[in-house]
Amino acid sequence: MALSEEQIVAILTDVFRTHGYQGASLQIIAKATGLARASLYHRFPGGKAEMAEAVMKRAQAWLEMEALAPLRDEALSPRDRLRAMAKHLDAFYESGRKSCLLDAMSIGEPGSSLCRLTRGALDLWTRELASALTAAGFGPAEARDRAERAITLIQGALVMARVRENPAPFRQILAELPEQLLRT
Amino acid sequence: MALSEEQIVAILTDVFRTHGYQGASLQIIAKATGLARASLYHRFPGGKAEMAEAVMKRAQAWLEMEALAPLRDEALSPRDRLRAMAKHLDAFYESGRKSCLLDAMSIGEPGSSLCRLTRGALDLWTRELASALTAAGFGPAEARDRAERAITLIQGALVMARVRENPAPFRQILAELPEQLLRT
DNA sequence: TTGACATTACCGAACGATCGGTCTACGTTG
DNA sequence: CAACGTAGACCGATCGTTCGGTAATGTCAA
Repeated sequence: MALSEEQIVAILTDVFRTHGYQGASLQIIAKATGLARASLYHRFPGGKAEMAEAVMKRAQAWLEMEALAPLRDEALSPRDRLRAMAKHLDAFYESGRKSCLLDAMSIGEPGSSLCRLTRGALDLWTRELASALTAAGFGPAEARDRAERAITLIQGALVMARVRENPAPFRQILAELPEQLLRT
Repeated sequence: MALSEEQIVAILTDVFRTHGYQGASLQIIAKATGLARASLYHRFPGGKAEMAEAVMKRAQAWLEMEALAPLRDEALSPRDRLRAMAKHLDAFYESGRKSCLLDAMSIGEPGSSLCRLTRGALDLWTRELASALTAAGFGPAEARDRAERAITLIQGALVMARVRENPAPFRQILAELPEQLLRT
């Protein structure tokens, strides 16, 4: 076994986020992983759909356990919690050089199981961020508003970075995020 | 000739924005337009790429002559100029029910001619909006910052609306946009 | 330690379907 | 008739997927 499941799903994540679900052909995936198309069906009997599902599951797990975990860390100040989240996001998106998985996966037919997974991740993110903001002293409605707005801004920045092939604006928005969110 | 070129490109716009460039197969396009695949090649000898180009050209023309024109209307107050733009955007995106053309077109391989067109539209938009903000009294750097931020927010809201299948946040962001942009 | 037997991991070849694209002929309209 | 818009039939390529088979990798009784 040359590649572990974890390694393969990591590669799949990269392929799907750059080509989108439809654009990620098995040929591209096979070349990226170094496995033959048939071999991929050994790892993922459900085919392309199962690969995408594995990618989304892993992304959601990463989001929950890495990026959002600091938000619940009571040893950190509210500002440092947000800074920690921003740092993880910066790493995941490679400072804006990699585009958004949610975006790439959800383009195409709606109502698919993929869409449910992406929506779940987005809702989780919003909820956790809002919760961290209430802990910072904001009222529930205001906290949720700010959280939603911040995530919207991040999504937009990723689109902008991809279209313009320029990651700078994304980095800036991420850097300003903690201050912006806590500004009274 | 049952359908005019304008009508066809309008239909193509809708197909491309909902399926993305890769996901919009000629079969889907043929069904949507009511024309046989071969007939489409009579209208667009360059095939799918030319169809996409026509869509982007039309979108850019619409952006310039409809959505951005009010920004230069000296008979309007700065606030009303922004309100007019927001109104046009709301119509184009059908209050968030339709997803973003730039986003759907630019996912996939970068460096294509499509990417150049999308980037051009985005740059035009940013420039015009920033110009309107300088006319409203902001310094050039501040105006550009605000313009970029507003467009980023809109893009993000469109992604959020698509993923969550809920256009409400998009409508809200668009409604708040004029006040937000002019807030000193 | 060895031989026999599963199990696992992998891949070449081919499947039917669909992809984007072309050719040629037919109907309409001037 | 000539020009134009249309489409049925078809092309090679590629799509996602399946199948048969082959190396490795245990597993375990003899």
